[in-house]
Amino acid sequence: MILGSQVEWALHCMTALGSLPPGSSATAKRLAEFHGVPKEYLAKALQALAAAGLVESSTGPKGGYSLARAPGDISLLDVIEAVEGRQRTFNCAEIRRNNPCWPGARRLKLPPCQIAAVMYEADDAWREVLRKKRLTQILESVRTVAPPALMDASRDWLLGG
Amino acid sequence: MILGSQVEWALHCMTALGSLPPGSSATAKRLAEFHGVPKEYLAKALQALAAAGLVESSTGPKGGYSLARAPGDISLLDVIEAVEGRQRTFNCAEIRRNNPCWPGARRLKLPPCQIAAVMYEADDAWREVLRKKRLTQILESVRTVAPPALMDASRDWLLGG
DNA sequence: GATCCCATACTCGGATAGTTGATGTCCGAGTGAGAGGGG
DNA sequence: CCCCTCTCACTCGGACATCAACTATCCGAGTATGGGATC
Repeated sequence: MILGSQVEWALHCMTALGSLPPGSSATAKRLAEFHGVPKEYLAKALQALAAAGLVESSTGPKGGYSLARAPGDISLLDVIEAVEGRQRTFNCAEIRRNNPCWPGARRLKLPPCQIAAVMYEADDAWREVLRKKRLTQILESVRTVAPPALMDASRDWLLGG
Repeated sequence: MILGSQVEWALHCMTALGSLPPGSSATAKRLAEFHGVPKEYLAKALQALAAAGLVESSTGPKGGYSLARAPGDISLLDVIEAVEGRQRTFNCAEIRRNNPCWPGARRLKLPPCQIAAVMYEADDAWREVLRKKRLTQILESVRTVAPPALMDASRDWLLGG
């Protein structure tokens, strides 16, 4: 069970977009070259982010992607779910109903599966951490570890330098 | 990112094995039919559990699988890691090093990636829940929701009835 | 009746195909920008 | 000098190959059992 590369790319792109001046945008091509990933495939992740209402896209020259909401209103879980989907990390197939000692269990209403319950609990813990982390926090912590000169240079490069 | 069916099967098999009388064992064939899953494929999960030292296998007639440790010494994380591997759910590819504004970043030593740090934090929360849950707790909660008659019948069926 | 031996059937274990989803690439529709001509 | 129009290049969006991992299946090596023959 490993998250796809698209999740990592999407998170880095959201961070990059959050570092841009308000009102400006960066193209998929720029974002792809900036991160060293295939442009057309990254576009798929950006489309997913746009479909989820996290970024806005504008076409034509000087077009590109920009954040659709304030960084404080975007959680990491929003980004991940936009790319990977909203289903749980554990899918209970209810195999306990196949118990041969229990004919008719397929149709009965049963108490919740205790194994699935624990897996859901772990899944919720994972989601809770990501739900509480907002893009603002990422932007702040990045600013504390990255040299300001690099931040400025990257911002200008993304805008079309 | 979804856990494979093998994880579910392994967890149910561990629960079944934990319900057996000490010293007894159940064969892969029985476990597969009991859960309604393909026998040969379930065997792969059982082999992984054996390789991780969670179950012991004995060959020949009257052979089969049995728990290698006390249920109190087995956490759900042990079972999941035995089947799915021990790598994290998030793999940081360090794409920040591809930043064109930062030549030579590939070889420099950098402060930790803040995005990866959050993902690791969420991963740790997920693992922590599963690490604290022991097989004993599953067995107890199953006993509280399943009819005792069904438990006895299932145990006898698994042993070879 | 007890002991030793052997054939047997059952077990696990690793090696082998098939299928779904993730990954990577391509081309077309749409659009805003900017140049050029006219008023 | 200002405004309108048209062309164009650039953008996103969806459709098309490629690859790996999960899923599913098969057959062979090894072994404890149980019966039978022997002492």
